[in-house]
Amino acid sequence: MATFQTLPGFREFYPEDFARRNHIFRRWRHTANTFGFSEYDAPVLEPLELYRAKSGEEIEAQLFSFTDKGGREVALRPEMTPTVCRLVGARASALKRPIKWFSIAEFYRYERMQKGRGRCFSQFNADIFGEPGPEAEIELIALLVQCLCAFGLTEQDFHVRLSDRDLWIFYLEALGLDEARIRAVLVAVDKYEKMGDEAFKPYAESFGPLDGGLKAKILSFLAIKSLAVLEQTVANLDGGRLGARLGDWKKLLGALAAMGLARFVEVDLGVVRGLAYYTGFVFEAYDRKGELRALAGGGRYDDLVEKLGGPALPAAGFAIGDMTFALLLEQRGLMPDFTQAPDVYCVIGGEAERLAAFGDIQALRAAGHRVDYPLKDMAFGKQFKAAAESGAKLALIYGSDELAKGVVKVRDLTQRSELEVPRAQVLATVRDFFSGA
RNA sequence: GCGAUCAUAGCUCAGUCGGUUAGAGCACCAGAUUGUGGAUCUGGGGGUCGCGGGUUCGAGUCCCGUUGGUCGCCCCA
Repeated sequence: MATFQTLPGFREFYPEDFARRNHIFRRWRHTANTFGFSEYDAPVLEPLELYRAKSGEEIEAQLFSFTDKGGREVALRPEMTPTVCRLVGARASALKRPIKWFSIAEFYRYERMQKGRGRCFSQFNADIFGEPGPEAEIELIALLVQCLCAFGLTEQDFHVRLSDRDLWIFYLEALGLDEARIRAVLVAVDKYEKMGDEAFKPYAESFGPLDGGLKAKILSFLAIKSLAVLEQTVANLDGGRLGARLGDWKKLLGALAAMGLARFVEVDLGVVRGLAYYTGFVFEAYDRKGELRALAGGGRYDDLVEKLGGPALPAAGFAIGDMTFALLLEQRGLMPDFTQAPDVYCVIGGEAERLAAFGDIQALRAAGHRVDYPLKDMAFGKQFKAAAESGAKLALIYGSDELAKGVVKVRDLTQRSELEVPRAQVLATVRDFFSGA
């Protein structure tokens, strides 16, 4: 057993693992680019205060934080949102609108590990700044769906549950609740799916038992799963704000339907996301079977940029975590096998032949072909075995017979056929082979 | 922070009632094999049985502790 172990909850990426992670990152990045989002990155280490300001003192227990040699309190970033708010806030007036940004980065949280959760993980983050209307959510939810579909997942595999904190607040106000009670009810709603009636206990402790009729209304609102029922429910209440808000819902759902994405999106007011900073639409992506933790989550946070010292700037965004996502891909058999094969494997007779081969190897590699060869002299039989095992399509044979004739033998390892080509034409022959000529 | 469970080779695991020098398959390396294929055969390297203590003539095996993995609770930005 090695003396030194990986720190608890951290991950190592051996080449097979790294290939899988690269595959995921590559497709996320490509998808974000097709949606016109620009990639950014920022420091892994940030002032601890940035997270205190966003989430409060209690957050510190969940952070990898310490005091640096300059006496600064710092923390490894546990999320991207505060950072991107700072970046955008600092240059808000100079950035061309709409501001559509994404990042793929690693984060650290000091937590106990579970399935789909570790102390270090990666997230794809996408955010839109400066757009107050549902047009931002349209882009974000479409991007979220495509980021999952890009791997072959379908509406059989996942869904996006869409809810709205504004709607909840307007509705609860219409029912006559004050701000403190509304906050407590939202906490209960957030936990209701998991805990059932128990979820209302903290509310009862602060404000006394919730009136029976009121509770019934809240529970039926929570259970709403369609726009039609939603419209029906709020029809007779507080016409102004609720009505206008429903207009935003229609615009959002209409746009997603026009994109052909309606089958992925479900109205589900049971989702409110506990985070206090969300201000409007909120959404979460889950696997259909409900076996895994959330694949992605996001929503609108119109007050956060200003709260962190920037200008007032509306914003919305979401993040996809890599751990649960990779679990889902593997469960569905959608994680490809990544064996990295060279295009060309060189079979080399001896020292003199090796020097000749080196010239071609260098030229082929410079031309973009993946070329490998045995580092040390080996029997021909072994080299052919190695060539076959490597997965290369072509073998180039540099033997004494060939060199005497000024040729190289080119063997098609798939067809098991070979031909001799003059040494000067090796590069052209390989190029033509791989260009399909 | 709490609970359950597990820990023997790089991986998957066996290891009898506590008894001699801890095994197998896969993987890796080499040979058979000095010019043609993923095979086969032979051999090899690789272990502080997670770590520490205890019981015992004797511990991979039993007991206590500890570290770590996995899963769940709290939390989940």
